[in-house]
Amino acid sequence: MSLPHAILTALLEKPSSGLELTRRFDRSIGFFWAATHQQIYRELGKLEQSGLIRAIPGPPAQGRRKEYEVLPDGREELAAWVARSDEPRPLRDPLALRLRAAAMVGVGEGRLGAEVQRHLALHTAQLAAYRAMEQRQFPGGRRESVEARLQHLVLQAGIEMERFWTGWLEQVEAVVSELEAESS
Amino acid sequence: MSLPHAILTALLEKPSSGLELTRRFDRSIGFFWAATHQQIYRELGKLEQSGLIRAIPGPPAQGRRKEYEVLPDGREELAAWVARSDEPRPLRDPLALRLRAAAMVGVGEGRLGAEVQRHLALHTAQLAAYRAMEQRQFPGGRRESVEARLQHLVLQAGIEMERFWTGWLEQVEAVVSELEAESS
DNA sequence: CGGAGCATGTAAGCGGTTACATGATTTC
DNA sequence: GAAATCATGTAACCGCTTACATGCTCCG
Repeated sequence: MSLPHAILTALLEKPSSGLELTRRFDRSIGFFWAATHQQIYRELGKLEQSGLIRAIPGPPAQGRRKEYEVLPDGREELAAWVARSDEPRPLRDPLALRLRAAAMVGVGEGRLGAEVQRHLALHTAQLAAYRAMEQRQFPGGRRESVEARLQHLVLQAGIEMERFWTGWLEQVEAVVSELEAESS
Repeated sequence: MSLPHAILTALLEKPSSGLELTRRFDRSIGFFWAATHQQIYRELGKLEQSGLIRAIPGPPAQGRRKEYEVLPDGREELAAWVARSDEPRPLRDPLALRLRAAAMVGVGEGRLGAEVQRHLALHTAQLAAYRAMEQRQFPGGRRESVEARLQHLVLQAGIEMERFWTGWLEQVEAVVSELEAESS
C-alpha cells in the first residue's frame, strides 16, 4: 500500500496533473517506487473518491488537464502512514539468480558477460545522474532545512545503492570474463 | 519469469521435495528471489507438466514427500535463460518513501526513528548471517572451483547490499533523532 | 485540414500474497 | 487416542504490467 502515499507525498510537494506526476515519478520519487501512468491515474481516482485529494477547480483547464491537491484528510493519512511500521521488502534480483544458475549450467558463450557489462553501464549512468542531481539540489556549504536534509538522505540512498551495484558488477565482470576465457 | 528458473537452479544443486525447496529458499536462494511454499508447489506442478522436471519414482515415499529432479529439457531451458537479457528491476523501498513523506508532514513523535532503528537491527543481523555463511562456505586460502566462485559472488552481493543498508540507516538514524530532538 | 503527440483513461492477464483446507506422521 | 506439526495443496484477492482506446491540441 505504498503507491497512494507516494502520490500524496508528491502532491504535497507540488500539486500536479496525472501526467506531471508521471513525469516526476520518472525523475525522482519513482527511483524508490516506480509507477506507470495507468497506475497513477487509477490511484488518483481512488484517492479523490476517498476524499484525500481533490481536483483543483480553478481555471477551467488548459487542454483537459486536471490538477490535484491534497486535502487535510490526505495529509493526516500520510502522517499516520509515516508512523506505521513495515517489513523491509525482500530483494529480487534476476541477475544474481543468473549467476547461480550459471554455476550449474555454465556461462554461455559470452552472453552472460555482455549482460553484466550492460547492467554495469546502466548503473554507472544512474550513479552519474544521481550525483548530478545532488550537485544541483544540494550544493554543499550552506545549512540545509529539515525537509532538505531528509530529501538529501533519500538521494544519498540512491547514490550509495548505485555505488554498491557498480562495485559489485565490476567484480562480477572480472570473474565472468575470466571464466569465459577458460571455457573457450 | 524468474521463479521457475530459481527453482530449476535449486533442483540442479540438489533434488528436493517442495518443503525442502521452501526451506532452502528461506536460507539462500530466497535472499535474491523470495518465494512462499504456495508459490513453490504451484510452480513445481507447472514445471512437471511442461516436462522440465519430474518426480523421482524411487522409494515409494516416506510420508508423502515427492522428490523432484531436473530433466534434460529443464537444464536446457535454464541454460537458455542464463543467456537471456533483462532490465534491472526498479527498486521499491517504502522506508525511503517514508523519509520523503516525513519531509512534508514531519517526523512523528519518535515513531519513525524507532522504525529506522528496527530496520537497522534487521539489516545488521542479516549482514552477520551472510558473513557467517561466507566463513563457513568459503573459508579463504584455497582456490575455488568455478561454481564456488560464482556462488561466492552472489553471497558477496548480499553482504555488500547489507553493508549499504546498515551504513545508510546509521546516517538516517543520526539525522532523524536530531530532528526529533528539535521538534520536542 | 491532417498528422503528431499530448493527456487521460479502460481491460485483460499475471505473479505474488494471504487465508484456508486436508491428510499423514510424530509425540505425549 | 488426542494434539501438534509435517507436507502438500486450493482459492480469492490485489497490485502491477501490457496493450489498447479516446479525445484534445498544436503545428505545418
